[in-house]
Amino acid sequence: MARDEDALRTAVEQSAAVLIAAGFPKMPARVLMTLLVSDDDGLTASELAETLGVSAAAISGAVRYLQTFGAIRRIARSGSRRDRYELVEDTWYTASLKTSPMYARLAALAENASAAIGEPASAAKARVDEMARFYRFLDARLPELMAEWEEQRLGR
Amino acid sequence: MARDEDALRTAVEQSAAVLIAAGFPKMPARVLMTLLVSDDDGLTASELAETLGVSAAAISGAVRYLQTFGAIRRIARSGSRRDRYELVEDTWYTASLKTSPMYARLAALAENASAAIGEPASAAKARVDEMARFYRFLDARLPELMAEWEEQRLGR
DNA sequence: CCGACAATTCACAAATTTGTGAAACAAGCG
DNA sequence: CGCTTGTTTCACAAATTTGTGAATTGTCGG
Repeated sequence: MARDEDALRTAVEQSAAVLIAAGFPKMPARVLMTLLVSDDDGLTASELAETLGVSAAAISGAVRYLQTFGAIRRIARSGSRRDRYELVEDTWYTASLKTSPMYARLAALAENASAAIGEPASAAKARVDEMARFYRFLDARLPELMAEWEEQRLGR
Repeated sequence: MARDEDALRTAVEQSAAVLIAAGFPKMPARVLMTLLVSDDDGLTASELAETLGVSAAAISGAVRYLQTFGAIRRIARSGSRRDRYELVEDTWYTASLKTSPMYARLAALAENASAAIGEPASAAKARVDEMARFYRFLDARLPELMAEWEEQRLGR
């Protein structure tokens, strides 16, 4: 049973489109999905460029972006400048939920806002307080959820 | 204890900035945060325009966007064309996690990709399968998490 | 009905993002 | 060492997104 490259390209582009719609930058999304379905040992920058039909410069920018949050890793292959890039385990998808300084930050900002409102009985304060509680909740529960995933992943 | 409007504006803009960084469109984010800290009964389009220092057209676009996923609601006030907009309970922040056709979609695409790879022993297939499992996991667990939040929210 | 004003729409402009090509840089290999 | 080739950087161009002003639509109050 051979690889159906056409179907793969389609799946890659569609998956990338979903990520992009969710706010993920375009080229990094395409690179990520391409690496996901790539054969072992990752791909070189030029292979990525050719597969995606874009310039080497675009690849350079995308891999830099992806490396900054540890989604991919550069593998220096002995005796060649053709470094290969490969996905770092499951980091890329868990990172979006695991690494969430965002939630703590929103909670803190909401708490500031609550204090600035003063007026204890106001509906505004109630709303803001609830937002704060919600993000505190996420900040606490998401790491737990990811731990649960990790457990399920390993025990397979 | 009066409202500290300056501190509120700061918190509003900073919170909006966090949402924007997460891929949320700019003006909707600002409108959302402004409504969050607003006094009761919501705000009119022109109040929003004035507070944010933007045109009526920009507000029109932003509220349309926000209404499409039920984050805000338009309240027709009797005997006036000055409709007011207000937040719909906690919808806006839960929606991002609750309404997640995105996760099911990514899972399905990954499953397609897995089939297209064929080759049962390949690392590529293992990676793609794991991605599929991960998004299936989220698709199942996030609604549960949101239910837990709802419970906690009400029992307060 | 008509006058007034709120809200939406539309075409365009401003701003931002994104990718390119060329040049600079780096590292293996003769 | 210096040639060759892969990668990065940079200035610029293309494309997309975002907001504006003017015109349009709708509706409340007289």
